Amino acid sequence: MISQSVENFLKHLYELQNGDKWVHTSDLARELKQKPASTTAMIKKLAAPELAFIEHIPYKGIRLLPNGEMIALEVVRHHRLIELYLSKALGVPWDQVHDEAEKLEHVISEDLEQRMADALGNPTIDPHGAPIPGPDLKILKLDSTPLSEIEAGTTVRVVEVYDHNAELLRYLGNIGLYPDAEFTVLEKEEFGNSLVIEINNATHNLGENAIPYVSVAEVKKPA
Amino acid sequence: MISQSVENFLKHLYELQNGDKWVHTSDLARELKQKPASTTAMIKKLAAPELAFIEHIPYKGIRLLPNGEMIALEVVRHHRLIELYLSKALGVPWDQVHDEAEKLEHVISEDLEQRMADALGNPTIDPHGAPIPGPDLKILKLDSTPLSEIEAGTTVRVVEVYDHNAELLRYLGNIGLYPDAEFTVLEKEEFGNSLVIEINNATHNLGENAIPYVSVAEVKKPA
DNA sequence: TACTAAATTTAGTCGTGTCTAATTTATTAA
DNA sequence: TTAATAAATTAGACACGACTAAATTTAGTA
Repeated sequence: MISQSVENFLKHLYELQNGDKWVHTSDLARELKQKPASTTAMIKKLAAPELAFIEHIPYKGIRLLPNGEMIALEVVRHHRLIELYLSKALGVPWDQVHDEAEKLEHVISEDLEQRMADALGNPTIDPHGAPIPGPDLKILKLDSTPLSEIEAGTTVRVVEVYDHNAELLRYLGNIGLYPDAEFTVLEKEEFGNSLVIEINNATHNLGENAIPYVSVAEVKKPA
Repeated sequence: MISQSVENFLKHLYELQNGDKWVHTSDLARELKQKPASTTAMIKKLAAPELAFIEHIPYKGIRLLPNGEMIALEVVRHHRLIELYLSKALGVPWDQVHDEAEKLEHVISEDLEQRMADALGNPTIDPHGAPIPGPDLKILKLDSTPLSEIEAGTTVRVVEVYDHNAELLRYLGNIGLYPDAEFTVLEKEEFGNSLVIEINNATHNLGENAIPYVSVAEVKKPA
């Protein structure tokens, strides 16, 4: 039986790894809200050849191995399905679904996973725009551009909002900025650390606390 | 923060206690699927005056104190709401809802509890016929009679099925014996350890593995 | 090239919850 | 009333997952 601690470790590692980047102990520790020494202890355990969940180069970093990635994807599937289910079926606001799913993801059965997926029509995107791994754990690769790279005058469609900070999500939700919504970048400041956007016929200023967490697809380029 | 182990201990104690009976260490240990020595360790912890969750008379037994009963009722509310939600909203069969709820009951937020209750119209009875404590933790006292006490010829309505054994529940469900269903006791054997009943125009034999776990209300007495 | 600062790991400790084995207490039958 | 038996508790160990403090390694700078 895989403990919740291990599931959580592998899930957060998966999310930080973002493909196959090497992940630093301290980054994962921050994500797991624990001291780096605790993370190292877990690393040693999960890198042992009997498990081979991760690969570890001491003082360099860690990376998922196939064994560990399967578990991580299973947990990510649970997490994102639950987020969508809570949002759609029970009306939980999108800034709250993450924390709730964080606890539920470790305790639902495969049968319940299946039932939620069926109830939602086997969805592939969660409330934040992130792809939901399928029952086969295959995951969709979304085509998107960081908002920071968009030129002034462009109209875009929101693809994904990465952060789980409730305050930010509440703000973005209030102005109508969530997956599939469209908006136009009116102005872009010199170093790109501030944008003026028009969304739902209102203009808003986005700063460094928001821009890095939004990815979009271009809908209409400037003339 | 109250751990899942403590929540579980208090919930199972509540269920064994059935009012205010004293509960034996070994009975609770069996329920918790652990060794009696482990149960004693937990008893000592929860009976300490700083917590005062339970009352303990060594070698006699234990009983909930108000502090512990509140927590137990909160967990029972979660458990029964979840059972009903899984059954109604996701079609989980009634022989599976218990095991699923056993894990979920410890991790849902008060907000989610509220949303499920609302979605179900603030129900007061779970899929097995057990009363669901309200948001104020008040609990309905059901008026019912053990099936074992019913005389031949009586027609009854099922009030509650106590056991969580999946095989038994599946069998009872298949013949149509679940809360609110009606049936007639056709014959009663000498020592009451076997009954012939008529339900949905079919007759079935109920034995000692089923009779003690069913409670009913009389609908029509024999002529 | 040597030194310093930051990141990482190691060593040792602790709390929680479980276990087995040994002991104590309560109950029942002689 | 006492002896046998069953139940409960105590004592001691262990796995897990966290922590702090100390030592080590790496990387960047003088």
